[in-house]
Amino acid sequence: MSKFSEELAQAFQTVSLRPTAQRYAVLEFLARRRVHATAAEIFDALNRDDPRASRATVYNNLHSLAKAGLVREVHGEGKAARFDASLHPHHHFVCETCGDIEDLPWFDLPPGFSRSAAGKREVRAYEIVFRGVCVRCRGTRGVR
Amino acid sequence: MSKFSEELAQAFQTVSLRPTAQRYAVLEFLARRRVHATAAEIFDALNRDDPRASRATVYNNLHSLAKAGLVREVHGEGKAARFDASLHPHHHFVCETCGDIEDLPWFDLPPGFSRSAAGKREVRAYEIVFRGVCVRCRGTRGVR
DNA sequence: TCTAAATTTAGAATAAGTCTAAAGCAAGGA
DNA sequence: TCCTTGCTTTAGACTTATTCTAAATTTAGA
Ligand SMILES: [Mn+2]
Ligand SMILES: [Mn+2]
Ligand SMILES: [Zn+2]
Ligand SMILES: [Zn+2]
Repeated sequence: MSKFSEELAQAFQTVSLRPTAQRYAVLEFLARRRVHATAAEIFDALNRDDPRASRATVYNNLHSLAKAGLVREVHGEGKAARFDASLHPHHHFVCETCGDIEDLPWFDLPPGFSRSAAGKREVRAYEIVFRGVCVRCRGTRGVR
Repeated sequence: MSKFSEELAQAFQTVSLRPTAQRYAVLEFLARRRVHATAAEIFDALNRDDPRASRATVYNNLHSLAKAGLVREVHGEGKAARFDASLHPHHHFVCETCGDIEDLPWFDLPPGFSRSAAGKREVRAYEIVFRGVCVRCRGTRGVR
């Protein structure tokens, strides 16, 4: 068993989610390819060769994984939600030109910022979303 | 003409959008009630008494206003997009319990943070999204 | 091995948002 | 004022994304 699959199995263990074949496939897809895929993209990828998970199951697992904190739901430009393996914290960059979502390294808000900003609310997490033009789109001079 | 409606008219002026009755109604609704409403909620509110704007027009104007920067599209818990008048910059807090979105006062990232985080990307805007439990839901002890 | 709870599934159903084509308006030039 | 042209609005059909349903299967644990 590879180190990678051990890591996934371990992840299921610690959040006490049954490691079914379908659930494993969904998480594996997102963890291997560090993309921000839509449910439809995941469904297609998993079933390209032979049927591995139904559409409902892909959604079910994205939600159970998200609730467990192993997957994160991100909203970019389009209306379909996007998902990424959330094994390590990070911020996001959304390209307003091509719609791509990219990971940015995590950094903490200066201590005190989040507490004072949120008042009496209980902050469990935060994320900074940057918007602009990605490197690829900046290169495409003049094209809009 | 009230100071408020002058302000809206002014806003249309500066972004050179025609101040049609329907477009005005959409922006007025969001600017008066500082909510984060879905397109459906806005449509219902505008047409409660008599027909004021069609569904397509509500969407059309939300998009034209968003492109002009007068309105912002926010994604909370549900799948429907939410909109707010964006006349002043602010951050957001999303309650994971009731789904409500609340405004937080704006504060800048420490200078250098955003530039170094984003690498060669061109950052046009950023927003911090906090998640947790709102004051109202914290009060509801024990209830989940 | 047995049982109860969790999971999967195909397909129907719903919800959110977009598109179309025709009609209505508004700004600016002649 | 009268055009012309480009926005804008509209109803309703349509597409896309996501959820629901109810029956079959699988899983963990006793
Ligand atoms: Mn990510
Ligand atoms: Mn807001
Ligand atoms: Zn791009
Ligand atoms: Zn709440």
